[in-house]
Amino acid sequence: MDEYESLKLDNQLCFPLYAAGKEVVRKYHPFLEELGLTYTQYISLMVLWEADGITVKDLGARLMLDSGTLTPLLKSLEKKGFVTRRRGDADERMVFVYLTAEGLALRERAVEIPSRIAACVNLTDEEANALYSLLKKLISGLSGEKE
Amino acid sequence: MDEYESLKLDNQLCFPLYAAGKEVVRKYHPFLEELGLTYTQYISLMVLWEADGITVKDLGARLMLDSGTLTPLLKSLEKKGFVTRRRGDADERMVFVYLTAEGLALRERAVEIPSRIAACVNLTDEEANALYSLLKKLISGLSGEKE
DNA sequence: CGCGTTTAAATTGTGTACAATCAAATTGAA
DNA sequence: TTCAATTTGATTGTACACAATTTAAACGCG
Repeated sequence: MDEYESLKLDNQLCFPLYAAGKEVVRKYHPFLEELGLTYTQYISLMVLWEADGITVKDLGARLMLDSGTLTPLLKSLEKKGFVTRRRGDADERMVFVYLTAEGLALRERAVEIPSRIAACVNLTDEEANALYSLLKKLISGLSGEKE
Repeated sequence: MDEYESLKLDNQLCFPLYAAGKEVVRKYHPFLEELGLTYTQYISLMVLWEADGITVKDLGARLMLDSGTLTPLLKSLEKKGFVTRRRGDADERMVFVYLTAEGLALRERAVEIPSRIAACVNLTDEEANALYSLLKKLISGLSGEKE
């Protein structure tokens, strides 16, 4: 009888969660390298392809990232020529992010990526759906609670 | 009909995986701060509590981390007085990691953490088990394939 | 034995993440 | 109206992650 049973790595739910998150991001690396993007830059563009002209705050809300991460990331995307940033006129606290023509064009090349990633995932459709639902529920609970 | 349907953030399995991994690690922060540990340091100690005197290579295999991450992390744990590192005598390429008395003692204080984290997870036991199994399967598939 | 290959850590460089803090703009209640 | 509180993004500092390279040691085959 082990009083530290709960501290064994194999008994943790959080470790596979942490590890799976990392491994998935790593899987994207070779595909995204062809586009000159990192994973975080890629998901930022995914949001912009759906909602061009969004503010940094709203982008951060969708990606669950703060300005400490997004500010340098968006400057990097700007330097690569994929986005531009502009302070709001009405409210100068806000910064709006816009796709450039190159940023929009990148979508054509990115459209192949989801299926190439899907080919690496050895789950059935039912399993993938179940995983998706469980993750969504977990995230909503984690971010909702006070402590 | 949207030809870019597959590129929408909400249609991705990988994004909630990435986000959940991050959020879970963040949940640990206030608890681990009391022990003066980061999450990665904590899981490293978890392995050492089970397998004291392990090599950096084996530690990396269990945590899915490489020496680029572990070397500075172990130096930090060494500076805090929780571990020592020693080159192998027989094979000087290897570095063995040992718990100090303080490192071992920290286990007593860490034993509370899993239940405190579990209290933040709004999943039933069945859901948590299902999630665990799906993540394990996903990880084994991701790390096993060539591309 | 000798030397090319492999292995284990360490190092280097880039890019997140995020807590904490800061600065400027805006808001809102007295 | 005015100023304290809030909001937004930027900045600072710390700590991962990991690809790529380097170094040194050990291995293995002729």
